[in-house]
Amino acid sequence: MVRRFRGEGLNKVDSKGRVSIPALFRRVIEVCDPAWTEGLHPELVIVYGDNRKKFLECYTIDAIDEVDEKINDLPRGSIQRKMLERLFHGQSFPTSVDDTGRLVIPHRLREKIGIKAEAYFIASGDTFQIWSPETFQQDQEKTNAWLQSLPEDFDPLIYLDASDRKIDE
Amino acid sequence: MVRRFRGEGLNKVDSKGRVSIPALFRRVIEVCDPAWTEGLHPELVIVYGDNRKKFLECYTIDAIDEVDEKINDLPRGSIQRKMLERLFHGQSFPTSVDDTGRLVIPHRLREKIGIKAEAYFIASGDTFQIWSPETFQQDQEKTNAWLQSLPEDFDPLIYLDASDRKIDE
DNA sequence: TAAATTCCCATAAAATCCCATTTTTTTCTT
DNA sequence: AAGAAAAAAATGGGATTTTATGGGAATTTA
Repeated sequence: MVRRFRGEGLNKVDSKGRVSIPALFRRVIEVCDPAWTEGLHPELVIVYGDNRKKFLECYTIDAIDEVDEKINDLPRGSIQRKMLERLFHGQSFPTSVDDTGRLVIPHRLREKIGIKAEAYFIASGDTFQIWSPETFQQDQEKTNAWLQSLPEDFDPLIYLDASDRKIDE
Repeated sequence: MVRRFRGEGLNKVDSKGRVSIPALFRRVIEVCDPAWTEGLHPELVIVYGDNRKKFLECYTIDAIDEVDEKINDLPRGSIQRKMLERLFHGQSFPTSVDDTGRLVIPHRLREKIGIKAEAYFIASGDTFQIWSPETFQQDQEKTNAWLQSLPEDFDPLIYLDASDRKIDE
């Protein structure tokens, strides 16, 4: 019974890099931190190392623990393991939600994804993403263009059924 | 419930070889030293003997104890045991974090991995590595090139699911 | 005794904490 | 259903603490 993120939001980033996390997201972050209890600051992990991605990916403790476990199952010394360790253990930033519901995004990470005065949040299953609003807008236009290219009556839900054809699980 | 390292950092190395350990790493070093308590200097072990590696690998006391135990389980006189003893008992350097959060990297070790004015730290599970920034950069470019060679939307996490198909466990 | 190492203190920058105000959302009342 | 009251969320600013870093004195080592 994994709580998942849902929704989106646009909040201001102040000069110290502080930004409010959408309240709905906070509830999920809290529930998915095994150590959290009323009054504590729920923790989360920001992963930023994949240079192809123009956003920060935020993992709950439960979600990142699951990733860590799987990395541990990979053979020591394999290139895959090395790469994933770099990405998830090295190029990541553990942090927590303060008592006003905010997060501090370090200067370096703001630079990386081009965040200035505002940050755009969007849910993505068991993680959520933080974008510069402008960058997201551009990305969204690509998605729109793609949707336009489909037949008038095409239903994207059709893709869901494709998952039935997976051989395992 | 072993605390693990997460994150990365770039700090200055002064003429005495002193360098600050990223604060987040210090918390882990402290917790993983059974003898440590507020006010003491937490200990750790730097392993440097593997000449194929261009970085120093830093173990917490808990982590090195675990390695030692495993070495102890190997048959006395075996070549494997001899090799591991050389590496982890001989070619390693026990040290501690001073009260300003710094570590002294001996001249010889700085030479070995090419550290001059700055040292780059990166987490790697239950150890962390210290690199010369330039050397790491070169290594990282290989990883980046590899990532770039993948399809636009390829998710490295796909490798994690590969572990589901392992025959054992 | 010269060089290296350790200890001690100082400071600027960055991160964190604390509190106050504004804005938005929800609830209550008529 | 409208408006008032209450609660929750978002935001702003100052004070405090932590970090990173530099330098000198004392101590040890070769």
